[in-house]
Amino acid sequence: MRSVTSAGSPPRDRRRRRSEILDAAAELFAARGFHGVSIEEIGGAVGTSGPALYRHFSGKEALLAEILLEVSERLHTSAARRVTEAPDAERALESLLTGQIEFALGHPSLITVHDRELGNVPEPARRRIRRLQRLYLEEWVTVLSELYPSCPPPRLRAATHAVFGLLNSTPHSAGEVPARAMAGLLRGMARAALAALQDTAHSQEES
Amino acid sequence: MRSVTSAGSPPRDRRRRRSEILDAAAELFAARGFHGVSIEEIGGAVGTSGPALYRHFSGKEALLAEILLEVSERLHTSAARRVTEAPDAERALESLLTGQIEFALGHPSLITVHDRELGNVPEPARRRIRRLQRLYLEEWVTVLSELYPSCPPPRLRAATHAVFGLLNSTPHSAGEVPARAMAGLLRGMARAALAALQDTAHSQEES
DNA sequence: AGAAGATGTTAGTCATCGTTAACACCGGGC
DNA sequence: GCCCGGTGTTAACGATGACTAACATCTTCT
Repeated sequence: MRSVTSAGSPPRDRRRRRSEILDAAAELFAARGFHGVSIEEIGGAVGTSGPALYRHFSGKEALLAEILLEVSERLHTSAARRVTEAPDAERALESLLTGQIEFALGHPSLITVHDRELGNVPEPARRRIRRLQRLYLEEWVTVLSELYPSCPPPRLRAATHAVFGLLNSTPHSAGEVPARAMAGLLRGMARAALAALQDTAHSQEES
Repeated sequence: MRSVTSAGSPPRDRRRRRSEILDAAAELFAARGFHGVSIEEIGGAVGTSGPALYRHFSGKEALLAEILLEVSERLHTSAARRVTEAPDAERALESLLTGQIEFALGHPSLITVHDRELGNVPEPARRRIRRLQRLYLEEWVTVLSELYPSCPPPRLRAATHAVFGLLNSTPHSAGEVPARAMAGLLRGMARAALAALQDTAHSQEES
């Protein structure tokens, strides 16, 4: 029987342990890839040894799936909130940038895992993650299509991916520049890159 | 005994087979990661089965090492040539952008492998690859520091990584936009992002 | 106190994989 | 015509790793 919560969420200790495991796993996956990390190592990273993890997760793939689901959910709901709360498209874009930059600077290994390891997630969860990623992208595209109405959506999607690539470069330039300065740099570059959508909107032909 | 070339390079058939294998391996590594691909699969991708690859490479890690070495060498020598041949820094940057964009659009899987799998390369080759990557980066930083002399080098390095992230987003937005338009889009965004280095050079404090 | 459940341990299993061994074919130079 | 280097085959081996089983411990509720 449940003790204090009659039918609610599991006790706090269990939740903490779970997220501790997830954090350690994410770090290791980011460093050496999903298949490059063993269950034994993940266990070791949280002080237990190997198969203890099966008390908390059904398997290695479930670990990865939960990491990616959590990340893409968090990104999407945060973006949706930011967009609806912003008074106009300009401010919405500013807020989206802030959110993505904070996340990229604060959790570089989650960023890394997020766009590297989707291929290793088994099929039921894969679709949900893909969907959330698409929704996140569409938040950006919606805002951008309001700011740059002359730009066709496929172009906006490609541009958004490019901005993600720019912002998510943080794992590569780790510690070259203090975090606050890095945030300002990334924001400035991203804004400028997006502003270029206006000028180049029709220049599809080059020599 | 060698037949036609007394001491030169190996016969053309052998070279072709080698690069055929390397191409297939790169494609597979990009799709599922180094540890996610078996020797048997790589063999299957080139019509042979499994251990035949050992006639051409000393092992799986050697495959990866050669892929990364080739890519980083190609990027670096191409960049060095472009910089020395350019009449001024402005033109040099333009040429560097062209080279990186061509490569990112033409070989997305090599781009993917290049910045994901360095950690799986064994130590002797790893250092050489790192060195080439650093040299490639420094070509950019040298040019940029001439164009933006007020910007400190660490900031330029971070900005360059950001531009790489932007340009290397091609694997994510595959086929959303025709290649020529994509090239123009990426060039415009990258140029604008770099131009922002002038304005934001001193704005390190934000609310 | 004692039963129950949660959480950990170690030992074992089964599959997969990188690598090697032993053998077959094949084409060109004596 | 025969040998030989190059290239492929299949079979085996050894290691690793995900996962399960069986057992221990500790907390907690009655």
